[in-house]
Amino acid sequence: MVTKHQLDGLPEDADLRRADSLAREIFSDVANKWALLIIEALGEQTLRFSELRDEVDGISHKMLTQNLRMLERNGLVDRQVHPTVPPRVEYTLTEPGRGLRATVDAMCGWTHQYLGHIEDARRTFDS
Amino acid sequence: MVTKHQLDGLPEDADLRRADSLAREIFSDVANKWALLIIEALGEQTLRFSELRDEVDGISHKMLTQNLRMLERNGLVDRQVHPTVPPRVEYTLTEPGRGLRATVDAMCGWTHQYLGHIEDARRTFDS
DNA sequence: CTGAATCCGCGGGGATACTG
DNA sequence: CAGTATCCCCGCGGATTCAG
Repeated sequence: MVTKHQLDGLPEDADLRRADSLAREIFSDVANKWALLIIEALGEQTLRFSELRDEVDGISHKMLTQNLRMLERNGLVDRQVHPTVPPRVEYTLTEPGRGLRATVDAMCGWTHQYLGHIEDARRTFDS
Repeated sequence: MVTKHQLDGLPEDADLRRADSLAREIFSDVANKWALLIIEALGEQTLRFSELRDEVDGISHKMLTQNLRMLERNGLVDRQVHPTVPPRVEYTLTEPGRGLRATVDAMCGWTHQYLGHIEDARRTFDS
């Protein structure tokens, strides 16, 4: 007879695979246009919901809340609610969030660095 | 009467806005799960279509071709066709592609660095 | 102002079959 | 093996409405 452990590998292996699937999950959450644009928009400032919507252009009300919830859940943004009327809610990057922002910055830098290359490549390809 | 230039701003401004919209377009192309996973999988190696499909787990035939076309169009991957039978097609990162890869690496590093933080944040949030 | 909920259309994306 | 084309469905995501 074959035990579950023999089929699945040692516990440490199982942990590794669990970590990997978690990493993948986080990656899937974060590696999407809107999430990254929100991170980038937040930068060092703390912004209100409506300011954020103005900042990230083209984003809909729904996508903004949805992504903000996701980012909050993962502990990348801090959500500060001021119990006033009308309500005032401010979003700020947490330390992990700022860490991610650094990589997004790099990506933006990359984009601008290769704008020319890419534009040329496209023209060539499209003919 | 108002000229087009007066409405749109000076030519230099127009150029800037064009560059921005292009940058945004590129960002939207590239800032998606599959594209980034492909970039990461390619790394320094050159891989065949089928190897790539095995490497990037969960990706479908269709998504793989679709994203590869897009990456090729933007000049991020080089597509080498060997006219043999059966055909053999190899993909390699170009220099701009490797540049992007560096930032994706950073993002993966970030993911693993904060795995614990995030897992905790999720548990807290989900209760 | 922020946010949840509902409705709904369109397109992302999977499965399959077919070419070279 | 690599790539394209077709079908089809589910869910993303926009618009709108209601609540606090």
